[in-house]
Amino acid sequence: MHGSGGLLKAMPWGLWRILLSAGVTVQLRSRETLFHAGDAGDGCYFVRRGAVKASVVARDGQERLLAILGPGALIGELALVDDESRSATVVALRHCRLVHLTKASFFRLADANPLIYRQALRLLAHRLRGTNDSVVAQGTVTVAGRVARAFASLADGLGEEQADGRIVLPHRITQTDIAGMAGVARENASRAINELLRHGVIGRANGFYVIARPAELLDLSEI
Amino acid sequence: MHGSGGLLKAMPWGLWRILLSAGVTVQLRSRETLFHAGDAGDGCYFVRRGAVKASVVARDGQERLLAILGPGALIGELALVDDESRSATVVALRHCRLVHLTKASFFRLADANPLIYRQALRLLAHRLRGTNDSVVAQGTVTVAGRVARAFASLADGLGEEQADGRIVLPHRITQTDIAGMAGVARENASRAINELLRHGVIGRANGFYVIARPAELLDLSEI
DNA sequence: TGTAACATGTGATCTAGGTCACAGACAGTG
DNA sequence: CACTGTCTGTGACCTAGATCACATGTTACA
Repeated sequence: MHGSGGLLKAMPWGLWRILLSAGVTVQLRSRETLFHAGDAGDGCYFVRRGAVKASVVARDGQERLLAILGPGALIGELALVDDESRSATVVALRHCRLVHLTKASFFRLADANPLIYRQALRLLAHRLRGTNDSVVAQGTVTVAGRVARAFASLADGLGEEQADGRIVLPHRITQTDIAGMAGVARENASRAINELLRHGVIGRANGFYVIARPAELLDLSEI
Repeated sequence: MHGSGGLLKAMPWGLWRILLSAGVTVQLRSRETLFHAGDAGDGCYFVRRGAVKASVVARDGQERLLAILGPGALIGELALVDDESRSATVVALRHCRLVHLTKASFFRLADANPLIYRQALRLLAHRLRGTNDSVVAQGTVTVAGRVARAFASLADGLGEEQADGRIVLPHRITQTDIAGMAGVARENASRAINELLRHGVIGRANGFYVIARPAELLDLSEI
């Protein structure tokens, strides 16, 4: 299983700082939308504080949640790189502080420093592995497994690892969110989540989900 | 809908030649496998002649076909870019001639010519859009739609457009292949394919499938 | 502090599509 | 050729999971 976010931890601090300092800060109130799927997009965003969700809605109105992303995540890189429109809608889940980097500055920086290109390639490759896995899982894995995957991916995108190895998801996440990520009816997500809670693979701590046994979770989300 | 291959048509001829000339030719007999998912991989391949299929098998043994790729396609870029193992198994469908480019030469060339980096980013972005669509389709779209998508993606990967706008898929493709791409039982793929044939959206010409009305096909594969 | 809007739990159906079981077509090889 | 193996079509099931229909909690804001 491969996650979709959090890779920036692997980004050399120097690069990271260069990129950030070339960008401009943007604030978002809770529920405010950063952009819609289909918008023309210039540039990408880094999440500094807060959390956002990226989703796509299908023709029939069903919302498919691609990810919930926390600090350190990069959003909107696709439109940065090709010239097509934004592929997903991004909405703030609470007050957020982002840094916006225009396409022009990105390429200016990257041309001067090919390491940035390499890093970007890495990031996209990582994502691609993640979605490839999803495609396989979608057709193969049962509801319970897909729900487990959803939690794994949340852990990857916005989890905070504690000293004891547990991972807390520092954000209120609803069953509807999970269902949207797993591509599953809310009611059935409910049953699967309770199963996980009952087995103690995950737990709750003052409203937040906690992955109590990450390894086991991964195992349940079998590919 | 976004395809997964064929983007190289957009690659400036100069770059294309540089990459090819730095690589070494590899021949593959029909059914020979280029690499397995999980292998450590160094470098990537360009398809010059022939056709290959990229697939993943799930834990339960089900084979999920990711794509059938023809001349011009690039394979194995993921392992090139991050350092992880190959994410899919690639097998020749018939006699193939490929060009192999090592990781070292790729980066040497790209560092000297950042346009290559840009092109690679484009390619990955394009793929990512494709798989994102797939994820959404998987949960949303019906069997008929997914089969239509499979054909669309085949057209994208190895289709040859005729003067009259029809697209021929110059390769013997079995129902099992289609089923594997659509993530659908073979029997039901059969029913859906016949539906498409009956409606004349696709047809057959001496054993090859032909997309007779590409636009309509795209429409059926609704997202 | 009441109430409207959302979030959750859980049964009872309903159904798309997977699985099974064949029979006919076709292709490649001895 | 014949014959073996793979491909294809089609009917008859059978299940995982969507949908429906509620009861019950929780939150938020007026």
